[in-house]
Amino acid sequence: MKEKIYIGVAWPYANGSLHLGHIAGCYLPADIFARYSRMKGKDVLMVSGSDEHGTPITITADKEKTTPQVIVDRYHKEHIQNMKQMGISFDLFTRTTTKNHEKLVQDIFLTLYKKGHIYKKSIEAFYCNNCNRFLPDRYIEGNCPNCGSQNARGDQCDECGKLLDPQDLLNVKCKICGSTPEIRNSDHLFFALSKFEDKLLSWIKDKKHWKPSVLKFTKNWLENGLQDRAITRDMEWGTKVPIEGFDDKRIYVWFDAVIGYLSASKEWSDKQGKPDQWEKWWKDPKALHYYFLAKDNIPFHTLIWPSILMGYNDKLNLAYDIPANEYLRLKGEQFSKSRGIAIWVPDIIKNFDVDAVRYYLSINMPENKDTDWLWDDFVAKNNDELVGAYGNFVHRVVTFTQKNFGKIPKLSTLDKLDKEALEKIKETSKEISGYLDKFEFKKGLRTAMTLAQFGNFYFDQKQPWVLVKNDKEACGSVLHICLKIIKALSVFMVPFLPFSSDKIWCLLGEKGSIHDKTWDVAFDDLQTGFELESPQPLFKKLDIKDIIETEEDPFSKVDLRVAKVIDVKDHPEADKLYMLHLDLGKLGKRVIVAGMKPYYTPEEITGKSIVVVVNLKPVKIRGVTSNGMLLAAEDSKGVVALLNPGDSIPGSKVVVKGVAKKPASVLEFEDFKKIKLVVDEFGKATYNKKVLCAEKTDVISDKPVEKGAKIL
RNA sequence: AGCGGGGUAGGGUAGCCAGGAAAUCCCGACGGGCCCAUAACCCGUAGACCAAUGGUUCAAAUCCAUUCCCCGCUACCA
Repeated sequence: MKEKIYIGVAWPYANGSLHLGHIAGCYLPADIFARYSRMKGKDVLMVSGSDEHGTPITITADKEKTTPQVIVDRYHKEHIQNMKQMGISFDLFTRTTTKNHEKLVQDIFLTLYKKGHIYKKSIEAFYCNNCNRFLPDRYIEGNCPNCGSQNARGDQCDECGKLLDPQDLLNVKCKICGSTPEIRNSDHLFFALSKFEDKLLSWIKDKKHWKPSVLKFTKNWLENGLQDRAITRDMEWGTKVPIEGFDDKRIYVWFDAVIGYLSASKEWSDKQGKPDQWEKWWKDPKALHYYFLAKDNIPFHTLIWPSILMGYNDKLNLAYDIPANEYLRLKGEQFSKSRGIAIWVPDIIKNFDVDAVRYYLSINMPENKDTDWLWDDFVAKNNDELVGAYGNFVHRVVTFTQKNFGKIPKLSTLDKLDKEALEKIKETSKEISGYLDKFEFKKGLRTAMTLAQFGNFYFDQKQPWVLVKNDKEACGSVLHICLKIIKALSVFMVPFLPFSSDKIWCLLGEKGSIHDKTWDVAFDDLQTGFELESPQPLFKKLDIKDIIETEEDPFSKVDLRVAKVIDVKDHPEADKLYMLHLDLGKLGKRVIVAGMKPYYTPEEITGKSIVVVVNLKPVKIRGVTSNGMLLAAEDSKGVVALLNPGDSIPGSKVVVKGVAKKPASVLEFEDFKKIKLVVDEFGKATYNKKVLCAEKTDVISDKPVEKGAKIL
């Protein structure tokens, strides 16, 4: 019987589009491994689906004045399409809002409850009278009881990484309105994670093959001790709690989502018309389970999900390996849905060949550390490696053969280099297998590319364009060997570049789809005598100029104005902040918050003219809304100086010569940060060496600061 | 400011956990060759005091300490 391999891939949240960070972080590595494993004759079951419950989705729905269902339908549909387009070969990509999933979640929930792994406890939950609701974890902040950090969220402390329950937090505030929520009693259900510590420890013991980062992370958690976690929430969107008295509560999203790994397997079985089929993957101890996810997801897969499974049914298989990846960053900034910094899958698919994208993501995969998506590097690797080395080898060989022979010529006597070439194919196969077995995808792809380079070398050494004139048989033999290399390459590239591999397969006159074949067809004989067609190049060159959108000067988006300080008050909730009341002339009066207290007294500031960013997105700082930001310079010695626009009229513009003004209606702080302003040697404020001009005078620093002092 | 991840040839990387003679690979640059191929391909050359300083050691890119810089997250940054 075929070896069974189960591949679970982290469930994308149905609250936004997929970006390349998702693809590079888990879907592509999972797919590479799945395609490879299938070709190695394994019986692969790879599942995932949209994670559709949880508070953020209800918030999006509120914002759009629609229902959560509408939101998740939209993104689930998009996810399915994107996965297909990216060639991620799921056996099933489902969702957490199916009946099947609900049934299993409730069954697991009830079973754990009956076994005593879930227990009821009345807890004091935070209720915000102002917002009129129980506050979800992420909308509470306070001090971490473990490390004392002030920035702990309700569910996790980002400082020490500890998982928290909201009621553990000290000095709590509602993150939505900033008011102090009141404590109300509420019954909730808890999962007894702490009871699984010993079992987890012994389970982890033989996991020496795990990536060091995954193992270390997991061990750290276990050493700190696991805490029972509340797994119900006060909300209406989610899986219903199958226990009396919890009608107004729902099962917490993380508990619900991981169960998808099992429910999806069952759904797949049902769809095969063999409802027990899933057991072959889940109950046969020889079936190995792999989970692909990014680093933020590790504890859920190494601790929580295994505990649920252990508690539910100890016959079910636990993870064999969890090769978690790091992050892919865009120009050094992490891909992030919430901040809108991303390359979205729907966009990239429109503009580029999927295999080109897969090539760059694979060769640049964040296996052991964060890597960057760099557009010019993408273009370079596409043009010089994918097109230049691999694509060109295929193209030059097939074109040459087609022109001179019309069909695949036969092999004749072999010399030393010929034998070396045939041997090289076998070596490459072994080497790639060795890497892919260890999830070293970058090295695997690099090895395949080395074979393409060898092919070019071989072709060049043999000079078939000379041979064709004086020894046609020898020439045919050389081409035959080149085509064998190409055939092998098409197989070795399947995990990485599935679309082009299939094209080559077709090109060589092979029957059926390469995706139904096994790895060893790489060594099979060619269809000698097959009539070749004149091929189209496999990959296209890219031009960086087509990609880089003519970016506007970031300075043009900012709206800088002269403001007169009318009044300065201490911020009621902060030590270092002032609230400045400003006169902006025609633009009226407004209040901004500024951290000037350590540097200026209220008397010093009152009456001054300063420079203010007026179109910055308003933000609450310690509960007070700031409608803008003043500009001040700070040098390397920590001297801070306001900017002085002379005696210009309040509300008048501050500009730089040569930069047209197209202020954004609302400027994101991210965009503002891109504008690098410094003080020059004359104490003048400059942008790109151009002086900032107020109505009558240049803008200068209010007191002496070093040359090069940064303005923020 | 706190926490995390980094700093290796022009760019991107491997090696670092388990220290050892000439530091990996890809691209680019330069020189040459070839002319079959998407101005592609092949061969060769140059290019790194492995961020800095100090320490441990017979021996350090690799271990320890301190500093500087970059990136990310977080924040009484705005």
